Formats: sequence, C-alpha cells, structure tokens
Amino acid sequence: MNNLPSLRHLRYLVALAETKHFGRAAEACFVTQSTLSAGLKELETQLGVTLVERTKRRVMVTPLGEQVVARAKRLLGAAGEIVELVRAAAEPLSGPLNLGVIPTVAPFLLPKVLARVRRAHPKLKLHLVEDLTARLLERLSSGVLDLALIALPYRAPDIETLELGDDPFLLATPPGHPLAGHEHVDAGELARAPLLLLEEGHCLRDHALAACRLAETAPAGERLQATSLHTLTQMVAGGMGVTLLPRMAVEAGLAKGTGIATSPLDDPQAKRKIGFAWRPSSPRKTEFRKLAEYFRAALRAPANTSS
Amino acid sequence: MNNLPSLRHLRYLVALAETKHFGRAAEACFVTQSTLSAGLKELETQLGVTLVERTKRRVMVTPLGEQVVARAKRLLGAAGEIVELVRAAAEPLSGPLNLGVIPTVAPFLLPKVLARVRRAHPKLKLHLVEDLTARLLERLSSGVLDLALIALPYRAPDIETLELGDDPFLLATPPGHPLAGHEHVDAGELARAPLLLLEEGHCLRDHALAACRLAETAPAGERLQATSLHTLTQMVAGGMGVTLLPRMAVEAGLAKGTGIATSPLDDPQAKRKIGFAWRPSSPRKTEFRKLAEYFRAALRAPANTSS
DNA sequence: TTCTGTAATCGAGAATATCGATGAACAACC
DNA sequence: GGTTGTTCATCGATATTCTCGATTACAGAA
Repeated sequence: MNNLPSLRHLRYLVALAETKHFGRAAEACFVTQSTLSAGLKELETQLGVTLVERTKRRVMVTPLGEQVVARAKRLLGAAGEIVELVRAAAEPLSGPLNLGVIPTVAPFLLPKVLARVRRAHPKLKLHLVEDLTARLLERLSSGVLDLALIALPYRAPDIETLELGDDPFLLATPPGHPLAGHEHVDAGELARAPLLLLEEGHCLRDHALAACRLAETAPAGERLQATSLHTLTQMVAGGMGVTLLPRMAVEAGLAKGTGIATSPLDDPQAKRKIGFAWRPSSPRKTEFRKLAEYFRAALRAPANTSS
Repeated sequence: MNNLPSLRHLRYLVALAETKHFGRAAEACFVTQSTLSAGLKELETQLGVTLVERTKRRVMVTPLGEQVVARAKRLLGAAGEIVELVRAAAEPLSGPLNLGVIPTVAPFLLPKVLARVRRAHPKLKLHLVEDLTARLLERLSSGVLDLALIALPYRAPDIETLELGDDPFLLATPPGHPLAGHEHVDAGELARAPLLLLEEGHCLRDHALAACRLAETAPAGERLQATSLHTLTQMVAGGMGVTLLPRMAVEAGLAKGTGIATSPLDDPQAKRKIGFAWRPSSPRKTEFRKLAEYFRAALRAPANTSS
C-alpha cells in the first residue's frame, strides 16, 4: 500500500540528474556520497527500474529516469509550496519574495511604494528583477519569480492577474511644437505628428499604439526607436518628434528640466492598466492581494509634478 | 534546508481530514492511532501551525489546514503518478486501467476491440465506465478515469485528445420510405424528412446535426427523442421518421432484422471522429498510444454487415 | 457516578538514514 | 606495466525516526 517514493529520495535523484555526479549531488543535498548512493539505489529498488546508468566514469539518466526527474521536480516544488503557504499564513508579508517589474514601471512607481512597504513590513525581503513582460512571465511560470508587476492587458495563458490601477498616457511634445501646451489633444491630430516609440518588445509600445488607435505602419528599422523612457524623452526634447509618456513617469519627474510639455489626451481610454501577475497555483495569493493595496494607493494619488 | 513535510505525514493529514477521526484515519493508513497521532503532531510542529483542532470529542480541520489538505492531495496524487509512470514503462499495458466510453460507441466498438486487446495484453485490467461525454471528462480530470473514448470534436479544456478514426453517418429509413435504398443521399433532401434524434446530452445528437448542417429548430419537448440508439432504431423501424446512425453501429448489426435501410450520405464530411481523451499530465500516454492502434484497426476495417 | 469513546503520551523495539572508511572499477599518466 | 587519482558501491557502526501496544486523560452519555 505505502509504496510511494520518499521526497528525500526524489531530491537525491533530481540533484544527481542536475550534477551527473554522486559526490556533488550529495553535497547539494547536504549528505555524504554514500548516503546519496544508498538512497538512490533504494529508490530504484523500490520502483523496480534503473533510473540512472552508472559506469564508473560517467553518470547518465535513462529516458525513463528523465521523465521521473521532471515529475519529481514538480513534486518537490509543490511540496515547497505547502511550506510557503503555511509560512505566509502564519506571518503574512514576511520572508523572501521575488518580484519582477517591467522597465517602464520600475523606476517610477517602485521608489514611492517600496519605501512604504518596507516600513510596514520590515520582515519582507523583496528581491527585484527588471525585465520585459514576456521574460518576466516565463520566469514566473518556472517558479523563479513569485510575482510580477506588469502593464495590462497582456495576453498570457496560465497566469492570474489583478488590476491595480490606471496609468493614462500624456502627449509629450518638444518646446515650440504646435500641439504643445494645449489643454487636451485629440487622438486624430496625433496621427499626423511623427510619433517616437520604444523599441520592439516593450509592452508600452503596444499599449501606446493601441491607446491612440494606431497600427504600426512603417516597417521596423525605418522608425526611430528608443531603448528606454529616458532616451525617448531626450529624443523628444531634441525635437525629433512627439511621444506618449505614461503619467506615472511624468509625475516621477521624467520630463523635468527638458522643456518638454505634457498634455492629457481627450480620449479617456488612452491609458494602460498596471497589474500584478502570478501563477494560478501560487500559495501566496493572499499576501499578494495585501501588497496590492500599496500599489493601488500609489496609482490613485495624483501628484503634481508636471513638466 | 531539508524541512519539507514527508509524504507519509501528509497522507495522515489527508486521511484525518476525510474521516475526522484519528482511529479510522489510522486504519485507512494501515497504522495504529498512536502512530497517526504522533505523525500529525510532528507535521504540525515542523510547519509551526495547527492544522487540526482537536477537542476530545470532535476533530476539525482549520481553514489553513484545509488549504494544506487540498495541496497535499494533489501532491500525493502526483507521487502516485510517478509510480504509475514507472510501472507503465516497465511493463506497458498492464495493471488496472479505468476507461470511460460513451454509450453510442461502447456496445458497437468495444466487443470487437476488447477481445483482441485482452488476448494481446492479458495483464491489462480494463475497468469500463459508460456515460455521457461531459461526465466522463469530469471524472477524467478528477482522476477517477485514466482514459476516455469519446467522439470528436468536443470542446473541452485541459484534456489532450488523439484521433482514432472516422465514423461516417448513414441515413436510416423505414421500409418503403422514398429515400430508402438510394445509393447516395444528398444532405438537402434530408432537411425535409422528419429527423429523429437522441435526447439532449448525447454528443451523437450534436454531431449528427452538424453533419447535415442542420440547426436545432423545434424547441425541446416537441421533438421525439430517443434514449439510446436501440430505441432510436425501433422508432425508425416503426415509421416515425428517419435518423442518422453511425456506421459502426450499423456494422455491429444494430439495424439487423428491423427492415431499416441504410444509405451513405453524399457529403464526405457527414461523420464523427472517434478519439481518446486523457489528462495532459497523465503518466501513461505512451500506453494509450499503443492501445490506440487496436481501436484504429477496428475503425479502419470496413465490415459488411448492413441492414 | 460510572461507562464509553476518543485523542495524547510513554517506553520499547524495529526500521531506516547517515556517516566514515574501505573496496573496486576505470582512465590517465609516467 | 605500474601508479595514481577519480568515482561509485559497499560495509559496519551509530543516530535518528517510526511504529506499536499499553496506558492515561478527558469529555459526554447513561
């Protein structure tokens, strides 16, 4: 009846599959080589198959072994999640939390929010990773990240999202530009201005295009593309064109001292949403929802830091 | 480092959550009550929380405990799958296999196929369940079934399917019917005949309607509906109308002795597909693919058993 | 009160895991 | 060929853990 492989043995197997070396695998499991050797043998005996081919010189995992390893990894991860779940329930917002943030949000929203979070939850050890949405979500799924702060909408399977608030787009124009200083700008007028954008891969680019209902027309390479919001701002200040900046960036002082004028758009739909994303199976959803409140507050507060 | 809860302890917890009784839970785990009690206490100590409220009289699982139980169940299931995976690899097509089959396939396809399968794989213990597609897939997801034999296409998330072959529809007409005996029947002519169908819930009904590009017109209750292909056949024989029968049923002798004439339809698309469905995480996919060959062969072979 | 059902606890013994030391196979090198 | 170094398996001793049966402690029911 009770013939399930033990988690310890599975860990031995996984470590061995990763190192292909009994000694180092044992080290990784904090046991001696003899222990790991015996444990693995026991696992194989119990299952009645060989999972690992050992020649004296080299270790190879059998095809069946690979399948077992893959499942064992998932199993160990799930077991770890139980521990996390319990720890999180016992003391919410404590312990390590790996948070991914997209580059068009991180420098503008985090300074404000993280200070408060740190003060309220000193035991929370936030580890930050900055990358594009696609790569963040990859690392989310693989378990490297616990949580991601991204812009919505973003089509992605197998993640759950939670909206935190809106981030409207402002039209950024160089000094002296005909549209500069206007109270409100119509999206139609925008279509005629040379619009500068971030390079491919940034979700801000797609959201900006969607916001003013423009499709990408010129082939890639013919348009000027910036690698960050800071260089984009410099390009606008240099008179190379206009762009759409997220309000949070402007409020954080991105355009300060550049002479750039920023004006709201007429279209209330011209905005992106900021949101959390996590694995549907994450054991820490409750914590995330609590954490969300800090971001919500920051996104609601309309500071007065224009051009 | 090594602070994962052991599978054994998790099993104790799950058993306790199900029985709410230390003694019976212990029995279910084939240990004594004292062992289970100690094991559970150990688990709680290790996790640092109480998962179960014990009064002397009653056992209650805490809300946190319920969450742990839910994850523990999944974990135990996944561990069991590793064992299954290995067993299946060591000796394919052996051991117990719970197969669900829809009622419009089971009586016609299984007798033929199962005999061969049994002969070729005497160690395979096939347990059959007959039910409608929706309920089969439910039980598939919940792990009660390993595999389901259904008609495709069927929109269902979280299952993988494998097509096994086509099952064309034949027009079944009572003796003396104007369409009877025709070599080929056009779908257009069909629209004018009173078409009998199986009752709601049978996929055959939907596939038959799709096959002749008919939409359900009359409100439910006004149409005559049969509860099985056998009664449907009787209704046709009784002159109440015509119907579409799957070829496999006709070949199996469903219309034999009823005087019903069956004629192929002109439209080569007038057919349903037969296929396997399984959980994407199933450890026995390889076996299923092997098993599929027996069904493929049976579906290819065009026997000569018409009306 | 006494009795019954139930969970916790205790101590003993069995089973298991772990370690360090050693052995055996093999490759590389002199 | 012999030597050396690397690597995995094995062995015996020890520590840890698991399990059991017996007993205790407690709460309701009779």
